[in-house]
Amino acid sequence: MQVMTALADPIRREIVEVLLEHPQDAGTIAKRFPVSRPAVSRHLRVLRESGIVRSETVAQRRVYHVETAPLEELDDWLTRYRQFWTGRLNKLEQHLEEG
Amino acid sequence: MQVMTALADPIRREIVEVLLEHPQDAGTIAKRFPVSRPAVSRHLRVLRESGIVRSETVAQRRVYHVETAPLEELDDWLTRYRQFWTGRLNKLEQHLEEG
DNA sequence: CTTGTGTGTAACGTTGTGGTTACATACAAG
DNA sequence: CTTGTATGTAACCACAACGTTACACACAAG
Repeated sequence: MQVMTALADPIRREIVEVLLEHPQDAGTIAKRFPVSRPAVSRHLRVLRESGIVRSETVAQRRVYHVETAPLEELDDWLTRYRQFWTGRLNKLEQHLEEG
Repeated sequence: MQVMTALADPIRREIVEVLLEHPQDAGTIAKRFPVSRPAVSRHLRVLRESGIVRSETVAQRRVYHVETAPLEELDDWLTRYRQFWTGRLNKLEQHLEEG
């Protein structure tokens, strides 16, 4: 479950959150964070290698977007144990009704 | 989200899986893994400090069990973005019906 | 062509993480 | 008491992780 390792870092989690809103290029992403652009570039690499994000090259820009399959994998891991905690099912039911 | 960091390690994930089946003491847990007992002891400490597990002392033994609240927190993080991937709702519906 | 922009990689240093062995502590049992 | 068992902690080492600066490369634009 490489997804967990990738999402362990708070910056990478934020990047994913940002990209879920809408895809954007590496430079735009980098500006949001208080670390250097190369640092962000490497975070993107980690996310890329774990399959969480993918990039489309347009001119010089690399536009990143989230690939949801790995997130589903994480979700599945949790699903295996959801039965062990109470209240969860109600919450999910609620979520289903809202959605 | 300290839970992610704690669950990033594969051994710690396995420990959680094992403890979800049923609580058991540190020694029994340690025997399952190919690392030294003190190593497992430190993994348990990390899980303890992140709130994922808790231990009850009985005689010399420390019986560990899973505290599901932190797992719910992780689940909530995913819930915020579940809308972004398709098919998920159906899966959850199925899970609800089964449970 | 030459220049500017966007992006990734290399090299390097520091800190964090996980493993091991040796040791300290707590309780049970003889 | 003294001994054995269960467990956590300390000290130490090796390696991975993350940050920075310097550099290389690709494409757009003049």
